[in-house]
Parts: sequence; structure tokens; C-alpha cells
Amino acid sequence: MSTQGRGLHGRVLDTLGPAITAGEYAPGSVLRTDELAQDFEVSRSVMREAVRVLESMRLVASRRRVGVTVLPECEWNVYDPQVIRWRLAGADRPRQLRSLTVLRSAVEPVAAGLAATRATAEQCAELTECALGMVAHSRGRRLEGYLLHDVAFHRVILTASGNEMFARLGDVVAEVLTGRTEHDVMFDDPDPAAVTLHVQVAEAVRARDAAEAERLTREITVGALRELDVLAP
Amino acid sequence: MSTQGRGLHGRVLDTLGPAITAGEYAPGSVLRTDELAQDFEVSRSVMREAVRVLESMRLVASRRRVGVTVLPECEWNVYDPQVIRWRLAGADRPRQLRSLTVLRSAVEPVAAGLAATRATAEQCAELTECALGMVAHSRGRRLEGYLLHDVAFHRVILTASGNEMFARLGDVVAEVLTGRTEHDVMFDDPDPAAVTLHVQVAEAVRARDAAEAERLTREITVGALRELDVLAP
DNA sequence: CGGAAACAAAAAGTCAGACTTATTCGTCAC
DNA sequence: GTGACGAATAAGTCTGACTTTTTGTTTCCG
Repeated sequence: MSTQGRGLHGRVLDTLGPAITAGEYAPGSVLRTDELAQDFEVSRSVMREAVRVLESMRLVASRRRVGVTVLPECEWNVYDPQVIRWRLAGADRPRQLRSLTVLRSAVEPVAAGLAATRATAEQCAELTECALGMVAHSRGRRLEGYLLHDVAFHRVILTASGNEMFARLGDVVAEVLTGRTEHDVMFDDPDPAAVTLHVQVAEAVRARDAAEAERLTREITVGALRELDVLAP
Repeated sequence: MSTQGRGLHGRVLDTLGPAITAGEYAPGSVLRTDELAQDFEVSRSVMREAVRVLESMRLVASRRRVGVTVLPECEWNVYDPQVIRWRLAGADRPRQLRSLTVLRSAVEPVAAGLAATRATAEQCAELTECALGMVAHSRGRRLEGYLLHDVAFHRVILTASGNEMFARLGDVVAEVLTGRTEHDVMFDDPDPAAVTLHVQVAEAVRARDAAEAERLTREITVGALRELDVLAP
């Protein structure tokens, strides 16, 4: 899924990308294309293509007579889905999860408010379906099914907002929710309050109550933030 | 500024990127690398590197025996600064500006709230300095100076939030504000109410009043949205 | 001794050509 | 109609030679 084995340069990136985002190369340190090509046992052209991609993500900068310089974290395109995945797979995953959850807490309530005014009848139906699915899987260690509906729910909200910038955060939210379920401790059933809130959001959107949808979604996200505070202090 | 003639492949991208994001190639249409290389009068290796970058932006997908397929808009990495710049330079700039302004309206208030609790003394000083600069340039057609301080103000807020995802939106906000001043009609002096709000935000942050900073910033962003509604209906 | 200009080296950048591989499409047999 | 085989096609890969830019050094005057 995350791995794009569709080419040699992709395989190189699967190793080099995580290494850089994990901080294995200090910012400012210099790599040479030829050397990298030898290390990875690929031709220079393949390595050059990989470097170009890293460059477009602003993970590195390539300069003549100098080499490929690793850029500091503040330069990275942290919204690039690939970069997000690499960083989430790395060591400072907790910090990553927090950043992204804060972003969620800013974006999702506004998205829900917009969704309440713009959602189509079909989207409203999907929303309630997802919420009911969450209810159905909220008891008895059925976390996989719960997660599936949770992800779908937030994706519909973001899409129904009608704002493409919001819509494209669907993958990010999916990654965050999946990460929370998989990696972090989540032995018990999901918080019943959260489940109820999702149902209420679906109702508010259907009722075209933007303010309420926004308020309820804000409750969901602050709950997610609080949960993160408890689990990873 | 936006164009970095940092190589032949960069020059190719400066033409091909805007063309694709402008919709000159219908989604699903297929390009051939060799043909493109001939059209642009570059070698295949250079064109391949350009295609790789476009691929990492999810503007195109390259498949064997098929060619380079242009992807539909919903697949694009719309958070890639390069893509944002290309789209803002294109025909549907107004729609773009709206999407980004809505994003601002979601993010900036939350960022301001965080900044109120985390801003350093130095950042507080910068903030008031920027706000005062805005006041100083708010009369007498001194839009350039006003814009400069406005951009700096929002950049400090986003940085001071301590959230890297927010911080990286500084460039986007700069682009939006610059676009508004340059392109759209803005003959008169800036809205006095907005100027006052900026000063008040700076005060709220200094006073560590998160709720007030968030509320005031929300007023700024809804003002920006309203302004956009008036100018581009 | 210091600074400017010439020089040399290093690494990315570019190009051309040959070869490989996966995918698709057409054909033919069953 | 379906399945298998085969040819065509375009991306993918590799190699080697060459160019260009930048940097660091050296040399040569003032």
C-alpha cells in the first residue's frame, strides 16, 4: 500500500525516504549521487530520479560541485502523503501523531459545518450509515470494523465540505485513526461518548444545522486530543 | 521566485506543471515520454526526471506499455507548494483563493489560540511590531508596506503555534494575502476594523488569553472570507 | 603580506544508444 | 465465447562519454 514497488527508483525511495525523515542523515550533511547509486546497486539514472523526487519534497537540495544536501526539518513538505507516511513509520511517530491530531482539531469542525450546508442526500445517508456501523461495532472487541466505519465517516465529512483542501486530508485522518488503533494501546472498546457524538453529527448534518455540527465535531476532536494526552504524555 | 531554473528538468516543469494544473491535458489523456522529450527538445533522461516529479505530485501516473496518464484533479497533491503556485497562476485562481481562504479560516484561529499559550517573549514582540507596522501603513495607499507586515504577522502566529503543520502554511497564507493585494481590486486603504483586530490579537497573545486570541483571529478570517464573497461572487 | 586572477578538480547535469521487461492487444485455435 | 499464444509497444534500466558550474587552491603581482 504505502510501498510503491513500481520501479527501481521507488524501491530506493522506500529506503532513503524513511532514513532521511528519521534523521539518520544530519541536516546539512552531503551525499553523492554516484556513491548512493553504488550503495543501492542501481544505475546513476535511477538514483538521479530518486533524488529528484526527494528534492521536490524538499527533503534534499542538489547543487553542482557540492552534492545532495540534506535539508533541515523545517524545509520539508510535511503535507506530502509520502512524507507523512515515512514519518509516521519512524521513531518520532508520537510527535507526528500529535501534530496531525491538532491539525484535525482545527480542520474537521469547520469541515463539518460546511458539510451541514452542502452535503448531498446521498452523503447524508452515507454519514448515518457510517455512524450506525460504528455503533454496531462499538462493543465486543470489534475494533477493525469500528475503525473502518470511523475512517469512512470522517472521509465523508471532509469530502462533503466541498473544499478540496479539506477533502485531501481524508488520507491523513485515515492514517491517524489507523495509527491510533493499531499502534497505541487500545484494549478496551471505544469511548461510548465518542460514538454518540458521531451519531449526533450525522443528525446535525442531515438537519442542516451547521453550528451544531461544528460544535459536536469540535467535541470529537478535543476528545481525540485529550486521549492522546493520556496515552502519550 | 517561483521559477527555479535549477536545471533543464526544472525548466520543463515550469511549462508542463502549469499546463497540467490548468487542465490543458484532460484527465485520463496519455502522454509519451519520448514525444514530450522531442517537444521540449531535451533528452529522455531529463524528461524522465520531470515526469518523476510530476508523478510524486500525483499529477500524472506512469505505467508501462501505456504511457504517462494525466490524473484527475481529485488525485493531485494540492498541498504541494509548487502545485499551489501553479494553480494560483492559472485560470481558476479565484476558486483556488477561496479554497485556501477557507483553510485559513479553519487553521489560523486554532493556531492563534496555541500561540497565546506558547509564544516566546521575542515572538510576542515581533507580533506587536507587525501589528503596529500594519497600523502605520494603513492609510495613504501604502499597500506594499501594509502587506509586508500583514504577511509577517500571520507567519509569526503560525510559527508560534508550535505546530509544524501550521507553521508550514505560512507560505500559503503569504501567497493568498499577496494575491489578494496584487490581483484583486484593492484600491482603498485596508479595512480599519481588520487592522484593529490584528492589534488586539497581538495583545491577547501577549496576555496569554488563548480564547480571546482565537476568537479575534476567527473574526479576521471570517472578514477575509466575506471580503472574498464581495469581490468574487 | 594581502588580494585578485588564473587554474584545476569535483560533482551534478546532459545526452545518445542499446538493451530489458512488463503490459496490452490482436489473433488463432479450441 | 473463451483461453492461450505471440507480437508490438512504451516505460524502465544501464553504460559511457561529455559538458557545465562551482569551489578551493595556487600563483602572481601590488
